[in-house]
Amino acid sequence: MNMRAEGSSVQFSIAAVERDTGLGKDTLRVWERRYGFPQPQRDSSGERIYPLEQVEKLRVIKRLLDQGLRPGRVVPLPIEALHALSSQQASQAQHLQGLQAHEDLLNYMALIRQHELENLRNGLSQALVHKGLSPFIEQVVAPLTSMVGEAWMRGELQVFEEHLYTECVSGLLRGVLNDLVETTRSATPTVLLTTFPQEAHGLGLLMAECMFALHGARCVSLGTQTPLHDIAQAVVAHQAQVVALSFSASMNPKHVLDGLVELRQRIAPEVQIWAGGRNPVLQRREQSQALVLNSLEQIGHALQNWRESQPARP
Amino acid sequence: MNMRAEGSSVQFSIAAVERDTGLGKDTLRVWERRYGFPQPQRDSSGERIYPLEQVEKLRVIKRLLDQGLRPGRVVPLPIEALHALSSQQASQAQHLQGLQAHEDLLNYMALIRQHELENLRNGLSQALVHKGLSPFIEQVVAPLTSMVGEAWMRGELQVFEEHLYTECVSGLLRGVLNDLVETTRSATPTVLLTTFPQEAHGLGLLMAECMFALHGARCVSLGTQTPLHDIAQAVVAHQAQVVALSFSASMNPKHVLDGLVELRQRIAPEVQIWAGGRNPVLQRREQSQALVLNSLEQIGHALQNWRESQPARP
DNA sequence: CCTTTTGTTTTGTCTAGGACATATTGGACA
DNA sequence: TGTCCAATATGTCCTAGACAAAACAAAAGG
Repeated sequence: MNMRAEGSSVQFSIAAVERDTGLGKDTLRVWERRYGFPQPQRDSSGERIYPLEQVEKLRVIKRLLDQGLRPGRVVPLPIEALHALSSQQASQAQHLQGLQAHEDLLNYMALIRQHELENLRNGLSQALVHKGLSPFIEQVVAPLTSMVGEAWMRGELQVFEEHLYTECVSGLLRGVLNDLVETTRSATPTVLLTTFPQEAHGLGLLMAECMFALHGARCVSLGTQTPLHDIAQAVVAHQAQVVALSFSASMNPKHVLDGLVELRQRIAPEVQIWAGGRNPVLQRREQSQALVLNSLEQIGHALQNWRESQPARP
Repeated sequence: MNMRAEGSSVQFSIAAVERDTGLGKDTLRVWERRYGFPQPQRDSSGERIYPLEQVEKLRVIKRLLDQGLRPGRVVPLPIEALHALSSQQASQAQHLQGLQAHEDLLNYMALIRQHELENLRNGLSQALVHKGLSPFIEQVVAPLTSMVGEAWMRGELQVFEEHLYTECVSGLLRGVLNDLVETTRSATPTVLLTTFPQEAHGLGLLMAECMFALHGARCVSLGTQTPLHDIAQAVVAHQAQVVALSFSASMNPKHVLDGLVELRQRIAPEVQIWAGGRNPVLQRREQSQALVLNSLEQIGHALQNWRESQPARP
């Protein structure tokens, strides 16, 4: 209730910690019981007070969990061990995808790191007109977004730097989409694009919308975080034949699966659900509610398949 | 854990209800204890199962609460009484602001209601080039956004229709901003724009960014939902002199106030916090952490005041 | 009559410790 | 090597009580 951020050493209520770390209140309490961390002080009425250092340690832990480590192996560790783990994970990740990172991508990364907003925007804008939309997205935006995500995971990039990048690219893509959409008024299929309520990342959606528009689909985007109930209503209202959803790695796997099942039940069976994004859960075999598109290139093929499977219209 | 949406009658777990209604799990449980509603069934392991009708009633209740009604007077009521209350509130709201609603605004509303995405976009786009950016925002986008919000409150507009409108206008404004920003590279002050983590509405922010840019400020937007920790870091990184925040009516008042206090503590005292948006909490007198801007026009004045108050640079 | 102060009720959030369904892990076995 | 099963790990849900802050109502004062 109270802010508990007064006095010399900054302190946080459990609600503030939930907001700042993304870890649920229940989780924070049960970790305290099981692993002995965090170990907040208490205020006069017995409520938890987290000192700043513990909150920061929780942030590091959250990052490691998002990389696939397990709480039991991570939460009880001292802060130095966590940092060691971070750099260990970092080298692994670099090994995986560092090779094909072209020079210009690294250039953009440097601009992001140095907060050179204007230069970043100009550079990307030039790349866009130079390469054309489709190659720009596939060769620049998509890999760059992955790099930004990975760098954030490694703790090399702050959240606000990621936000800055997102905002910059969103502006560019939105600008192009405005012109693109004109041409697809009566195209088929009608594709409804959005994300689930827990998913705030909209960049993947925007890239997908560009690809859909380029391949001659009629795009109706609802932006991010649409309640399932309203996705279902929008499908009916716009007579959409396809619902395209984007899932970033940060989204809770259970929420993804539960949401897909629920959505599948709420919309007509002939309406297809296409899912994309870096969320690991999409790779599971049990996942049969949605057609999983693992890359932006697949959007074109999926559209082609869809068109071929449709009976000819009179 | 389980979806609980199987079988003929659609049913929801408490987590799904939280997601669909925005009401916290704790709140749902305590309402059940105090008011006798909702009254979910239980599954084999004792967990709550909410039938669809109760979820829909909860949605109606949530809308009424957002209009300022109190839970004790609303939650125990039968569904018919709630609908009566809704229309009652509707007539009051119309009386308040329905007068100056120009004909073209009502036209746009009709297009939204009929899901005429393309016509809406074209109409707005024409209004933009016809009027110019500043009048377009002040006379069209701002009042239209208010109308959409009010219509949603009254239950006349679905969430997805609001999303569609938001997405449409966002695209337009983003396109204009791309060109605008070029001219303000070394302008002052540097304004950092974003919203708190619980605030998903970005349209107000976008309008504000346009106004800031028009009045010759250097805008750095982080988009929506930036953690406080990262807002503070971004202020330092970009040497921002002003942080501009947007708060819609849907955001929890406590979160707004707590967040403002916390942010104030985390950034240098000479950095100003400017807050705008329709959230009622901004009108309170105790609110001294931030400078409250009640309309978009005030942005110009605020910038002028800021510039006059700055000592001349060498 | 309007404003401030004080007392009362309402309301959301927090706490405790227990329970359980679902993932994940590691070993046994084919 | 791959598949199946048991053991463990983990997040979410449960109950019921408590309390601080907000909202309201009533009384006092100008």
